[in-house]
Amino acid sequence: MTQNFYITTTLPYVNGEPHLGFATEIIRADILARHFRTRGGKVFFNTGTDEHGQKLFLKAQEQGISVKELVDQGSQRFKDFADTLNISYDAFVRTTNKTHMRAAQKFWEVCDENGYIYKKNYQTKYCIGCELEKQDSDLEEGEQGLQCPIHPHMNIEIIDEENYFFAFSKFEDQLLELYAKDEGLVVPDFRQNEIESFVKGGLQDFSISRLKEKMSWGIPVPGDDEHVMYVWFDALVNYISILGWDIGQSMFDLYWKEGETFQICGKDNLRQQSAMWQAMLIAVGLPHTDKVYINGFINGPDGKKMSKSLGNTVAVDYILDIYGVDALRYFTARHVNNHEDTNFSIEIFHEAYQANLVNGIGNLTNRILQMSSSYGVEPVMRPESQYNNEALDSYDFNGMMNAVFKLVGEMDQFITDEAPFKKVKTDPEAAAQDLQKLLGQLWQVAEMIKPVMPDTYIKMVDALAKNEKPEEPLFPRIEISK
RNA sequence: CGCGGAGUGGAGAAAUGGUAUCUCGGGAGGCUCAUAACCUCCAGAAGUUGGUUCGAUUCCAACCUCCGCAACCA
Repeated sequence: MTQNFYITTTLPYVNGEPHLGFATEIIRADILARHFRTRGGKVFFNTGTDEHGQKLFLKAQEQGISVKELVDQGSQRFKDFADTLNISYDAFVRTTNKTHMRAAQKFWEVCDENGYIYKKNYQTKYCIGCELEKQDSDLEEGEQGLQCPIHPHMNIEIIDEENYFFAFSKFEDQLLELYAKDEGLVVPDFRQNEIESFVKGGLQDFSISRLKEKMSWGIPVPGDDEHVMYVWFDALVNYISILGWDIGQSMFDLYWKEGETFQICGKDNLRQQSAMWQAMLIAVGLPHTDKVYINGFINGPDGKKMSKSLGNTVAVDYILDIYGVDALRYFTARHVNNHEDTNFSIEIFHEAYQANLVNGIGNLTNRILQMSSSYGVEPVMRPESQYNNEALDSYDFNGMMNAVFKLVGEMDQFITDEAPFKKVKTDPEAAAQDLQKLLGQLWQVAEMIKPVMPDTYIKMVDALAKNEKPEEPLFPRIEISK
């Protein structure tokens, strides 16, 4: 397969700290990007930050800085995060970039020309206490109807305003057709079923603008000075704005039209990515995404949702600090369930690290290279075309890693069974042969883990080339204090 | 009857219409090349109740329990 491959994460909203969930998403995207590059295809890997909307506007006011300053900081934080995780992105889009804003406006115009945007009255609920608009889900049922949980004694005001709407409801049939295609759209299939039944249940048009006088931090609606775009509408366009869709850049044809397009997101984004965004693409006459991959959530050890009070953002820093990037990348590929939720605790992480990286790959590398160097075995060169991670072609991260550790286990067993460390005393020839075989297999391990653990790959290649065990263990043993 | 997901040894996962596999943890032994690592063996499991079947963990039905979502949290 030498097809062009376009891959993108969702854009995290800069109003927050990078957390484990997003780390999972971006690491997995990176693994696939590296995988397809290694396979010889052209890859375009997009990520970035979502930077408009009311929350940011209010937060900047609160902190007494300009919104621009706030989003610059936030965006940088996510970019640093991506760099720390060794993410090989080709583009980092910011939705406040001029090029993106221009594309979003063009997208709006085409949608409008095609008759999918209209204006209508919209009722919002507003809590005077918070001075914020509220969704029904933000409110709770009280004695006098809905009330704000923070200000239960204040009434909720109903505000009428005119907004622009996107005619989502017109795309029901076309979306269902898209899901019904042989190759499907959503991975895994149970998520596809979920979105399908959601769409079958009927779609409601959604609001895509906000009054500028109330909230100015957004992209101006073309031809209407009083409105700015609602963040979602603007943010989704990033997937093609980065390719220069609006100015007819060849990148767009190369990747979006002719390439295989792949989006990865958390399960909370199922609707936005696999229904709303797909409808928007149809509305402007563009090809839909080829695959939308849905991750589960990372939960706390008790299976409950992680919250800020549990400090999972601290956990990411802590993990990187103690265990290193490759360990986190490893965990993401192997121990975070492909599609279901995963319970996380530092103990679970530690166990995985110790058992498989320290005792597994790290120890195996040492024992093989120790023997091969001290017995004077000829180094084995990098084999031709050893790269074969079939499981990754079908986005099976868990399966791919299991294949690696199956091989590692077989190698450990081979050493015990054949005992080259004994043979070397009686039949050095045979011992050398055993080690040649093991070195070849170690190469294979290195090639397999390359997209997942790029730093470790380099260390292993280096050690294999020198035919000496690494000066520092690949994965140092870490004592955990409980 | 709002929608969806999940229930497998102490923990986490996998496969499968016919001896249920792997990792961690527990027990016993082996080895000495290696990071107190590695190998072998042992104990220990299918939420409940029905149905289909020669036979079900697997297919079907009902029920129970847990979890997520219900339109701006990956």
